[in-house]
Amino acid sequence: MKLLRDEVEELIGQALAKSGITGDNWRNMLAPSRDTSQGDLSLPCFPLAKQLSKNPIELAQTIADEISSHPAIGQVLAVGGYLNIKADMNWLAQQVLSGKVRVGDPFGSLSSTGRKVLIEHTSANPNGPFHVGRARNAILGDSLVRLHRLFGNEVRAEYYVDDMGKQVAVLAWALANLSEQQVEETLVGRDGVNPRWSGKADHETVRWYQAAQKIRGEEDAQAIEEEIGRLVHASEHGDQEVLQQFEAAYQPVLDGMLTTLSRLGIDFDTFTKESEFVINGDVAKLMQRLSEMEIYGEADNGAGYLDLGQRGLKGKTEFFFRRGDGSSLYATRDIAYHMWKWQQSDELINVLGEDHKLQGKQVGMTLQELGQKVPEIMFYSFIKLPEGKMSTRKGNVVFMDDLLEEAQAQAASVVRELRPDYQEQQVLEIAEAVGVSAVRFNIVKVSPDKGFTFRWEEALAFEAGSAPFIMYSHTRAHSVMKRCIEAGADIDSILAEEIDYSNQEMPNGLVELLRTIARHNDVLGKAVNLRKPHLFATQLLDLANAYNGFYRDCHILVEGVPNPFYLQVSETARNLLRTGMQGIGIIPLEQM
RNA sequence: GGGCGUGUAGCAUAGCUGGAUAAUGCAUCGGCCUCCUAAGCCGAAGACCGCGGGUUCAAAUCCUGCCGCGCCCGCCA
Repeated sequence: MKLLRDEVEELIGQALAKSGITGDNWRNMLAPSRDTSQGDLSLPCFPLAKQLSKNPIELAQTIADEISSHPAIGQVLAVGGYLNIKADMNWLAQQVLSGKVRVGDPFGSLSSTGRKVLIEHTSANPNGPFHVGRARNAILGDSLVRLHRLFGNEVRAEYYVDDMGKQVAVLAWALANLSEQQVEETLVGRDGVNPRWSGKADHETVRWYQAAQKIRGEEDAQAIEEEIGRLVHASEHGDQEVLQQFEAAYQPVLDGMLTTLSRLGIDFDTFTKESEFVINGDVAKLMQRLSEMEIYGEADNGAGYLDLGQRGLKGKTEFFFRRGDGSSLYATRDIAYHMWKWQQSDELINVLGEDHKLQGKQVGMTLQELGQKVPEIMFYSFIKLPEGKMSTRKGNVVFMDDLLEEAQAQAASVVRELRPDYQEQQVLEIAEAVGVSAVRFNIVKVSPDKGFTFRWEEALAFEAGSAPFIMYSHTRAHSVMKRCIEAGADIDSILAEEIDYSNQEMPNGLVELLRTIARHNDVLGKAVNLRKPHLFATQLLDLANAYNGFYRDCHILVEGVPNPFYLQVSETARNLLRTGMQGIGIIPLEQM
């Protein structure tokens, strides 16, 4: 709890100095208490006692006695070698209500921290609809974007469009050479396009891609392979005509994919095409520089690599950046892209699947060789299905479009049951918000480096521990405020009212809510700086839970008259809930 | 085979820059709607924190060895 820490750290330092403690090491040991019944901040005195050859239990007591009274401190206790400091709740309430807890803006583009951050995420190959696995990138990435903005950083969200190379070439070839009939014949026996998505280009066009992949795997595909190879080669040498053909093939697919993301509330500030760096010559210049390095090596056919083993890379040490025919590789272009990105922003973050770990290492080390900074990377593990790995090829996938439909339908049936008086239009709007929020939250709440098994029943569970639980607390807060207005209260003047904190009842639910609010921005900072959005998801769950406890213990509106203190607390919590929810893509409803 | 990651109640997870009685949800069992929306609240039960060693006053957390799972080890993207 930084609020309290800032207030009492010097006091503790003075008490420690009196006891003979030198140095600052204790500052790292001063940490939030594990349990709020013990306190808000705790200092384990064991190493300090050792330094002084004293008994830790006695030392803790000595320090506790030394700490002079301070308005922020409610209680200081020495327990079994720990120094426990509890905030004074009236002081804390005063802090919380006097604007010491910053309410950020997850859509803000102006920086209050002065940090400029470029976050590249998703960047999926535009060859087919998002399945739940690919969408983890987009959901984590977009949450990180929003949280950075909420924190006060100036963020640019960027999609790197893979507009060249084999995957797009296969798609372009298929569209140029296969008729609809051929595609259907090739894919006979497989599920067709869900009629719900007919006309959506990512769902339609992916069949051409799938058919081409199948045909390529068959025997007499030599000529086709050569033709695709020619296209790949041409694109990698910046052949404008071929690149235009590629773009015509992938753009509608990409648009379809972006429609899905947009339903999830995900959008981008900029799109940068991979081919740009081939066309403008950056890649050629880069390859020239790399081939002049002392760790440069060359294969018999002229292919170029860096021996990163000489820089400490373990495992496969040769990093190839140029083919025998002189063309660049994906990773080479990625390096050129990063050099460009470093001209755009002070901080770079990439969101990548765990399959890119080696590549990320190679790109990072090469950037270092070039005297460039290394980007931060948020790696995430894959989402699998109970039946195993997700694979478009095997038809073992859950499309995000289907999940969102299903989630909305499920939410709608819950709303209809719980709120029989709602109009159908209203039901559908609530259901859409609940569905999208639940889908996002289920992915955000899990640590990125943890594998994740997608289960329908979990994705569609709307109880405690899920997004609707948080949404529900928010609607409660909103509803209370609305009731106060309906009762004729002048909210603005109540919110501006000076509270006499010395004379307030402090039930448990209120105390816990104040503490949770006091921690809010500490957690946000941690989630942002460690790239762990799930920590903030947990905080929102805590906040919603604490709000429910407060709502239980503190009646805000009693006989038509609002309690000004409680209403101020409620409004602070509501605002933090609202912006916090938006920070991870949960939609704050006023009614549900 | 090598590299990286992961293993926590029946299930799904949090905690991992070392600190006290390991936290939350689902499922199970019990209680709460004449009172601001019960998608809620209160309570019970449930854990050799994968296994073995080590470091430490203190280990789920750090080191090490095994075991299980995932990803990577194209002149693919």
